[in-house]
Amino acid sequence: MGTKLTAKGRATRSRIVEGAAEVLRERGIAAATLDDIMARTSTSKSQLFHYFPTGKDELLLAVARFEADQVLEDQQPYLGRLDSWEAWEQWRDVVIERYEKQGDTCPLGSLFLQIGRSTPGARAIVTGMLHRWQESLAAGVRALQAAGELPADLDVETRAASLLAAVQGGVSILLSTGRSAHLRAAVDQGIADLRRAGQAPG
Amino acid sequence: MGTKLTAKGRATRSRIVEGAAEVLRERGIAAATLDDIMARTSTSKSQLFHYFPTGKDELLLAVARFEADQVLEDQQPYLGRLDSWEAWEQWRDVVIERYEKQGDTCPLGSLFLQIGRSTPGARAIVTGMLHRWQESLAAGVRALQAAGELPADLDVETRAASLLAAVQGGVSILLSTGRSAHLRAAVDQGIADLRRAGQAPG
DNA sequence: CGCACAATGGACTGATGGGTCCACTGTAGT
DNA sequence: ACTACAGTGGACCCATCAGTCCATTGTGCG
Repeated sequence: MGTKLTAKGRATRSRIVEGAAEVLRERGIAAATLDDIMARTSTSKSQLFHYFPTGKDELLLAVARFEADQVLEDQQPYLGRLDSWEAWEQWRDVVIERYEKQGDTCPLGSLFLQIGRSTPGARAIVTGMLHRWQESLAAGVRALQAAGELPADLDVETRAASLLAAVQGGVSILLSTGRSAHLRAAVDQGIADLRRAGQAPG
Repeated sequence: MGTKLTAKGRATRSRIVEGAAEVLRERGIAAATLDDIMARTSTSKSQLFHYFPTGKDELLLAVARFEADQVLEDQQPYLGRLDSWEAWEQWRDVVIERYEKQGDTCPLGSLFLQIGRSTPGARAIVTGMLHRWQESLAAGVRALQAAGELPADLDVETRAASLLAAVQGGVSILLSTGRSAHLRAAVDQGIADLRRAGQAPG
């Protein structure tokens, strides 16, 4: 990591990561080979090992980082500003659209299944992303509390956690079945129940 | 499939499937090899290809079927009789216990990620299991309606779908992080919101 | 201009692992 | 008991693919 990279080097490195991400999405983690990545990114094997000396796992880890950042970025600006019911609905739309477009490829899921529990870094990436995601949702709930839309004694963390789980579950089922009905149902129901919590205290 | 199997043959075949399931859970799908399975089940390569002529994918498919059945079986008898709030709570306990015990290994998820969209049969297995699961949940909600615990105009399918997504999401996060907090939060919240729907109509 | 080192090309290797083949043994049915 | 075929053992083959090595080209810098 401490290796010096020139401007050209940095460009090549990110070209590799982004190209690898594409290949992984298309071919799937199991089928994707270094040669596929070389072909896609117009690089040679020595370049791959120049930028990722440890080999494939290191590259996959870099791709995982890239994809994890992408997940949250794609939900902006709404995820960062959930301070009205309108914002929540718009966030909902973005999430559903994003995952419907993604279809049945799960870059992150398959990635960390491959390197998964074997390496410590992989789990940290996913955990960190989920944590930031949930924090944003929790901030949104708190914003609604501040706006008087939700009671102050609401269990914010549990709500945020179950909303996050709703999205994850919907995506998970989308990946399995190819249909987004569950994602829609889960997110809609989650927001609806949150809304109802503002009307009937409990 | 139409091949004749003697009692001995059937025994060997299921020994292979169950042993393979163990190996896949331990090693993970990516690392598990036919040799691992041979070692675990005390079989030879010719046996593997005798019972699964097409090769590895056919074996993995059989394991997927086995695991899918297991998932639903493990939730019985509660999942089949969700006609009171007590039954729902007991089902909740069983689900959480089951997945906490399973930990961060996801036999089904990884299995169909490997063969996934490539083969048509794989998706059918998961889809079928999810469908039966959701049907049981929907039946439970209807039972509560019949018992007067829930209003008759409740959208049963959406509730069932989002409950299923809640479980899936919780499990998915459990797999990623190793912590079951989200599973608990999502299922508890889901049941709590269902309960509240019985008090404040909407 | 020239040195040091980054960047690149691509042939080669070595091991892994799925799949094949044939020979041998057990067993069910007549 | 014999015969046909299921069941079993294990050596062998071969494609694939991650990883190595060295030679060559490009680039920043004093």
